[in-house]
Amino acid sequence: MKEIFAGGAPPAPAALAAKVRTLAPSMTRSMQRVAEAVAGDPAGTAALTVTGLAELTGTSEATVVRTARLLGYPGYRDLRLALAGLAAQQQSGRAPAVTADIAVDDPIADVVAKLAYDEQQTLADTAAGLDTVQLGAAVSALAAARRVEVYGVAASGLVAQDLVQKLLRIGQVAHAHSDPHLAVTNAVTLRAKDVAIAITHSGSTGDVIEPLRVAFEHGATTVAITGRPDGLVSQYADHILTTSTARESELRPAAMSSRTSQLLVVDCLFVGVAQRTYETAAPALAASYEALAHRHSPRGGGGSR
Amino acid sequence: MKEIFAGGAPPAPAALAAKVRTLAPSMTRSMQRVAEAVAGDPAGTAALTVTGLAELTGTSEATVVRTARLLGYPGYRDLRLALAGLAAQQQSGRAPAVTADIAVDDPIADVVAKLAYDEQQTLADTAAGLDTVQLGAAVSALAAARRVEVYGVAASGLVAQDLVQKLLRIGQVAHAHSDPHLAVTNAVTLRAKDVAIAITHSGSTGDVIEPLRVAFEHGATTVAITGRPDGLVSQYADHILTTSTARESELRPAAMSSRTSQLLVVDCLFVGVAQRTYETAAPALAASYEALAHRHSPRGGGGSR
DNA sequence: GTCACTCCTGAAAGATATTTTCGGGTCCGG
DNA sequence: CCGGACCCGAAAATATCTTTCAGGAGTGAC
Repeated sequence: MKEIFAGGAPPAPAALAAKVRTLAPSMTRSMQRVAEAVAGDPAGTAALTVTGLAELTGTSEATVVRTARLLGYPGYRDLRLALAGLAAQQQSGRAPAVTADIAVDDPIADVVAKLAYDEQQTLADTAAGLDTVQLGAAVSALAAARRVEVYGVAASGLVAQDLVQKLLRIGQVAHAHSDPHLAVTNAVTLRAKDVAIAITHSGSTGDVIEPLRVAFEHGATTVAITGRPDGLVSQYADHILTTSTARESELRPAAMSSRTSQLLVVDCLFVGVAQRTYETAAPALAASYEALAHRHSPRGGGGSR
Repeated sequence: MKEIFAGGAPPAPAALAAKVRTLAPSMTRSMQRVAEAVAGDPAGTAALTVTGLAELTGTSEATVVRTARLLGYPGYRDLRLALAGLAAQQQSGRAPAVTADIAVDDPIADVVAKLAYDEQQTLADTAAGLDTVQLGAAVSALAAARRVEVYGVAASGLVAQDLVQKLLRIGQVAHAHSDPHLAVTNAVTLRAKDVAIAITHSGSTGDVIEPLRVAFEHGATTVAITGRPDGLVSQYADHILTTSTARESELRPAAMSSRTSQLLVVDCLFVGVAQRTYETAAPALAASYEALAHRHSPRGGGGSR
């Protein structure tokens, strides 16, 4: 008894169930029991050792090994590996049922999956819908700017701060405003080489539009990052960057996906500017990194050894 | 603060590459070599025995086993099984599409595509690596909290504010701190039913750890959102939520992906809490939405038609 | 600069798991 | 009823994985 198995077949990848059925007639009773268990529950079987599977099927280790051989594997170890692969495939196969809305009684694992999926979707949409010409123009304006002012309130205010934090790290003069009064008084002082950016999902947030209008009228280059390019804010914007709008629901406020979208746009702006001003940006980034190292404790997992 | 390894995570099925990246900094040199080989070629590695992998990486069997343990598996055998599953998934599934790093002379369209892809990847990794048990525990604590304090500086400070903004909208009493002194003086007043959350990518930001420690010692429930579950911050955390770490580069600072990852975690926390407190959260959300409507101009696209 | 200390590291012993061997048992045909 | 072929599982043999232990490199303190 040497090569019994089907025509020198290589280790079957996924066609295992089929192979079991094909070979079943040529199997002995005990081997059939083993093969059946294997085909019926790959995942469960993959978790078992030879002895375990032997006990489960009421047979012996030897029989299990013989079955594995018959199925085309060098031994049980390899069958088990293939089984694990099969299980993983099946697992991932039936995944994408996450399109549903988040419900009140969703288990926490579903919430994680759905949120992650939605935000991924938002990113894809944003990237697809972003006008690279407008983006390039905005980057050019920023790279040449003497001073940058960013307006945003609530969730968009955080995005504004994020952009400012980044710009500061590459040596740009930037400031974020969430106080509309201060923003306006500041906008009055802007001039031709300056850039003002308004971030508003709705495109109609008065507290943000007003300072942008003032900046616009004082000759600054103005940029709007909004989900509504037809909104009021666009009237005062030289460049409009459109963020995507995902469906919202009671448990998933619009702020969530608009924030994700806005952040991607802001990241693109930052990287674009960093590219254009690489000569000064690179050392500045390095320096800021260096300076922050001291704020971290030297011990306790901080050092990468 | 108990187990050193990643929050007692169950064997990760597909989040292996992410886990490797997350844990890599806390690994020793030899273990990193092993982890690298494993992450780089799951299929090839799955075919090797402990001894084989040890030889391939120029280390010893002991080191291989240690690495497997660190990655959350009981031993090498189980890691190998997971690897086989991963390989099978990759085989059948999508193209990995390894994105190159962002270069200084990349056209703007490439920058957008790469950033979007990287952030999507970060989201997937985070979702896969998030310990839902820890998350559930944190949600429970938050839902029952009398008062919530969130600590974070720099980029993490914005995430902290984002969480607070959300919690406020569903009627929770929450506050964000970026001033370490104020944070500490505030932490002193926390008591048993209160929750303190520290957000730090490095896990070793003193300005954030200190208030968390104080809160911990005063009996508050403490949560750490960090990319380094082995970091100092974990010593004072009742619940540890691990964010994922993407490879960074000169033009793509770590802050970018860690922020994305942190925001996903924060969103999950928020939705979880909103679910648990639906009775009060839903009307509060509706009310805040209503109240904000007046801040938008009635004309010019403000109304949703 | 030196010393003490911690922690990494691999060799080898020890424990498990897998494969092989071997003999009893069963079934069938004569 | 008897002989032969072939299943089958217990146990030995082997391979693989895990644990222990001591040497050694790197690090911080003095």
